Amino acid sequence: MKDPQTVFVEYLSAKRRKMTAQRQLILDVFLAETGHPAPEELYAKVKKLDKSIGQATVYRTLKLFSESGLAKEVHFGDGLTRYEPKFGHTHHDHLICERCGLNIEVVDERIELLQDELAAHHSFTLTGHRMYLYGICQSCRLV
Amino acid sequence: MKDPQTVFVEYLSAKRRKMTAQRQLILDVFLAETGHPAPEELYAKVKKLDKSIGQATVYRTLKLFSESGLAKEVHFGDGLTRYEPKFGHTHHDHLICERCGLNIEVVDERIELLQDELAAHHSFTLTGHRMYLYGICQSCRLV
DNA sequence: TTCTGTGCAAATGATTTGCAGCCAG
DNA sequence: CTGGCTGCAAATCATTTGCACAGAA
Repeated sequence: MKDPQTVFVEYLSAKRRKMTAQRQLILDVFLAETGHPAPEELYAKVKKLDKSIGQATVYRTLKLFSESGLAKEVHFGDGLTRYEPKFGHTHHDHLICERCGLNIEVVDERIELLQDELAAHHSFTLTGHRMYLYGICQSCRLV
Repeated sequence: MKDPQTVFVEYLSAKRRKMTAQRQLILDVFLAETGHPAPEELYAKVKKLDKSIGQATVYRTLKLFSESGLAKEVHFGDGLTRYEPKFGHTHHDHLICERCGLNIEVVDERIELLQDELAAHHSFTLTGHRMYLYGICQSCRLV
C-alpha cells in the first residue's frame, strides 16, 4: 500500500492541484494525529509550527484529504466536523461514552456482514457506513 | 402507551413549563410528518398555518420534543439537525442513497443484539446507537 | 400576579468565499 | 508565465440568545 504522502501527492497531480508548504505541514500534523481531530484543533497545532497560516487553508486542506481518501469526515454529535485518518487505520466504528467522551474504536465482523446483507436485501450497493454506539463507560458508571 | 400529546403535556407540567398555542401547532405539524424534518422545513409548514410564528420558537420547541422523548436528533451528513419522530415509530436505522437521497428505515434484530454484545464486551452500558448505511439504490444504479 | 414563552433582531460559531498578491509547475 | 494557492476579512448558514412584551398557571 502506498504511503499517505504519496497518495496525496498523486491525488493532487492527477487533479492538477499543487503541493505547497502549507499543505505539507498540515499533512504532517494530521498524520501524527491519533484521534479524530476537528479543524480548530489542527489549526491550533499547525499554527504553532507556522504562525502565518490561515484557518481557511486548514479547512480547504482537510477537504482535500477527504477527497483524496486520506481522511473521512465523521460527526460525533457535537456540532463539529471531525476528520478521521484513514491511512493505516482499517475501518472501524465508534463506542462513545456520553459522560466523559471516551471514544473506543470497535469492529465486529459479524455486524459488518449483516450490514451488507441488509443492504442487499433492499437492493442497495453499499459504499460505506457509520455506526455510533452511545453509552456510559465503566469508570463513569462507578462514579 | 400514552399518545404523544399526553406525553408532551405531562413533560411540560413536570418541568413547570407551559403548553401554548405555538407549541401545540408545532406539535401537530410534527406529528403529521413522516420523514426526518429539519427545523427549516417545519418552520415553513408551521408558518403557513400561523404567519406570526418565529423560527426561534420552532428551534426551541423541537429541542423540547427531544427532551420529552417525542423526537430524536439525527444527522444525515448535510449540515442539518433533523428530528425523527419517535412516537409510534419503533427504533430503526437508516439506509441512505448517496445519489438521490432515498432514505429507507431498517432494523435488523441480529445487528441490535451484536451491538449490545459488543458494548458489553467493552464494559459499556448502552444508551442508544445510530447506524447509517450509505450506498446506491437500485434505481440510481440503473440510470 | 408571577414567571415562562414569544417574536424579533442581533449574536454566535463553524465553515465558506471573494479578492489581490504569491508561488509551484 | 500562469493558473492554482494563500491569508485575510467579509460573507454564509444553521442555530442561539437578549430583550421587552404577551400570556398561561
